[in-house]
Amino acid sequence: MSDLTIVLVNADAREERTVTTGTKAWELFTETPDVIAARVAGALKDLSYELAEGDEVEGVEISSPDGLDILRHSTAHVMAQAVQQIFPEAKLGIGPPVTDGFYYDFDVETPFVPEDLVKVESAMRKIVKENQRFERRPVSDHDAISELKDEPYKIELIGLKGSGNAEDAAEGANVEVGAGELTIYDNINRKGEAAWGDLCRGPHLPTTKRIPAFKLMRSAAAYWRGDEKNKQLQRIYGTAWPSKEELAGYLERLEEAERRDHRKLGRELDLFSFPDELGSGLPVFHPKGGVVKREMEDYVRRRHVEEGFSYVGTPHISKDGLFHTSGHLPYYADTMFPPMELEGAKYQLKAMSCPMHNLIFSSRGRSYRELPLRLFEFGTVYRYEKSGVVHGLTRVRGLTQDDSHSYVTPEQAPGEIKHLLDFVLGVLKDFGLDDFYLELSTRDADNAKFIGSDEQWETATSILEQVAVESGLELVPDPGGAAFYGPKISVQARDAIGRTWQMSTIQYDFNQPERFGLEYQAADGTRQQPVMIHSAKFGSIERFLGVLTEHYAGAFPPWLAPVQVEAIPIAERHNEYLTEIAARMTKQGLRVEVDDSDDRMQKKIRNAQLQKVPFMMIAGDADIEAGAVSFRYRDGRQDNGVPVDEAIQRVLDAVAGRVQV
RNA sequence: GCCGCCUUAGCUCAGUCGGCAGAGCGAUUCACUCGUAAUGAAUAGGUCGUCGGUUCGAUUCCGACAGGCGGCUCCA
Repeated sequence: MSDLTIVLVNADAREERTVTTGTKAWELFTETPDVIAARVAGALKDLSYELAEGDEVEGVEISSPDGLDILRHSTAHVMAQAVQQIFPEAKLGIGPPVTDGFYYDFDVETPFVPEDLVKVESAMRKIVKENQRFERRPVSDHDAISELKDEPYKIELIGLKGSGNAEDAAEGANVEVGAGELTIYDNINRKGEAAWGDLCRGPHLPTTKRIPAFKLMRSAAAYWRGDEKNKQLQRIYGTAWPSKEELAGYLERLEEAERRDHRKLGRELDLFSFPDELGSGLPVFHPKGGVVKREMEDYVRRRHVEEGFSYVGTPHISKDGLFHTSGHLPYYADTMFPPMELEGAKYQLKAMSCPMHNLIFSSRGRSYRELPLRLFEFGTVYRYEKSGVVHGLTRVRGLTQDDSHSYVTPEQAPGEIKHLLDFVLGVLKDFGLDDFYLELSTRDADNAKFIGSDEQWETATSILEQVAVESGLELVPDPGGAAFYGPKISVQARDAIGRTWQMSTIQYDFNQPERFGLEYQAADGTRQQPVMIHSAKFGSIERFLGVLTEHYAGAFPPWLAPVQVEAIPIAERHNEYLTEIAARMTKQGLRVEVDDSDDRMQKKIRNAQLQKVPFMMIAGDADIEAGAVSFRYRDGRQDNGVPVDEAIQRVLDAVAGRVQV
């Protein structure tokens, strides 16, 4: 038997090894049980891969990003095997790994019910326990088609691969067929028989027993190949982790997200509600939510003015011609509320404010000396969101945008975009969001919805890109994500538990100025077309409030808190003392309540705690004697015997500094 | 919009295998006045989402609609 020379690559070392011909990759990693696959010359391989002369081999640990994908994809296979055991008529769709888990789509007569998931999960545990081996087997397209004759979806994918479209076929399709030769993975049971097999590019875990922890999460319908014209398949989502502890940690994170759900907190903290009488997606803000909303509005209005914007106002409704001029109607007719016919004209609820701002621009002749001309308003817009997508405050049918538009000369555009980006980042930071990245949404040249010339798009995109790069923030491309009239930068913010939300956007628009015939007179007396830059700091105020609620888990910093100070007397005889202090605080603009109910003080503390009030201001005999109050904070911290003047100042400072306490 | 599930008191939820419903919290009233997360008692509160069907009888079974939840598609 001859020898081979291979190179074992580690994170920090390269080690040459001599092995005999026929050595499998797993033999290199017998000392490292966390290695579940190998990377050979950059390509992921099963541990059963037979080494070849000159191979550079690196172990892939189960906890690495690739390792997790392999774990989750292998678990998806086990799930599909279990499903077909229980529902032999189920046809296989696609089963890729996704963030934190995996799914597999099935075509079944009757949708899965929760009890089915319990059955599938227990069948999976049996398969895992049985330690079935994942065995790779290359097949020709022809053989695969005949072997998979009962799997119409797999055959469709093979056909797409033949036409070179496999990668685009659907999200996750590449895990099935990949680009090169087809392979089938057989699950070999204890008796050495193939218990199940699936078309798959691999690689996989060596055996099912290497799945340390998994759980099925939910089932739902999903369109085949992500296209709503296609049939819906039944999708089962699951999660899989390298250890039971990590699975528990994941489930704990889900629970934490549930505790922060703004819909739940909105009810508990009496911030807002969605009365059925109004219709889906139409929120009302209660007094406490109204405080937060108004603080946000006051803040961002003041900031806009400081940044050179003029506050304007426009109606909620307009004749439809305006939206034809802007170009919105042809694209968004089905998401605008249908028109009302009055006096021979069709009126539409507005779904965006920009066309109306254009009318303000063109209301009189404009000079280059006026540019940049910056208009801003809180524009309440109405969008007929499809019933299945309405979601709390984050997806509503009536929303208020802090809509602003900068009209600039083409030369001013880069500077204005930079100005706007600095502005929005400053706004987000003031709201306690300080972990960002940017996304650059560009057009898809093949999609006819994008209007304007190639050259215009190129100019606009490169200006945005340049500013984004100069910001030094991480920049993620989002091809095809642009608005129909121009590319955009969006700021993605990570919240307190690491979730990302699309917040502010900046869009470069060369189309609307042209469609509206906007012009200004340049220094040389010629008439020129301005560039319009759309920017939204909050985007939607409603949505931003929802995101903030989740970010802070309802425990708003004092400047936003509906009630900043809850005064709690130890006994009834202390009411008057606190009422006087509260009056002084109110006079200085603070939001203070005195809990003069006949609850016991312990109960009052509990109530204030549940309402997440930042300052509990407590006073009893000892405090009164010292001319002081005692603070209790939301985390249980106490600060006793604070002199009254200092106490008031302390709250004022926290509010003014927009700090969290 | 599509698929599935759900809708009982202000909130969270029991319950009725078809015979006009219950708890805790909350609210109101009374008593208690207490030093850092729930004092006690009493009272009020529901045409069981809406409309239709089956039935002697429907909150319960069936259907439609509305609203919600989880996904998919969509998101200017």
